[in-house]
Amino acid sequence: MGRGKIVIRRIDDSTSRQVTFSKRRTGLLKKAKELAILCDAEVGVVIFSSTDKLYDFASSRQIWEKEMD
Amino acid sequence: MGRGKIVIRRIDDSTSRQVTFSKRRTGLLKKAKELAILCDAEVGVVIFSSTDKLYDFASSRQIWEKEMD
DNA sequence: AACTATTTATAAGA
DNA sequence: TTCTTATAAATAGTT
Repeated sequence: MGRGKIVIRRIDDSTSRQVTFSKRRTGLLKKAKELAILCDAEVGVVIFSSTDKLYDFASSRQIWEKEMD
Repeated sequence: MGRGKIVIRRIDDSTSRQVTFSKRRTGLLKKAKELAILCDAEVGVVIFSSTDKLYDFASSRQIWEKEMD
């Protein structure tokens, strides 16, 4: 979805990879939230950047907490 | 992204909700995989339908296994 | 960080 | 319910 079609393989250029990561990470988390709301589903997403920075989304903590007693 | 614009709120009609769930679930998992490949990131997604059926994606089991010893 | 041309996802419809 | 298609949305390349 852009000026040109791309092949899904690791982006070699570090700067481009970081820019794409930022854009697509935002998009993925947005879509996760939309799926949860629209379809009344439980959705969890965890993303670690290549530098191990964490980004996540959970539609409900209940997913995890229900395993505890 | 379709014939009409929609508002992000729970879809009341059960049949429509199921159809949308199927389409968007597929889309979300595809984008999770693409993000992992393009940006060399670790990505995990878990989705429970409203009937508790599980769908998931993980770019690497290492995410979880590295917590074990 | 903004902008758009273009691709991609998908809401409706068949 | 699988396939089609018009349109919304995401985003690749650019500035």
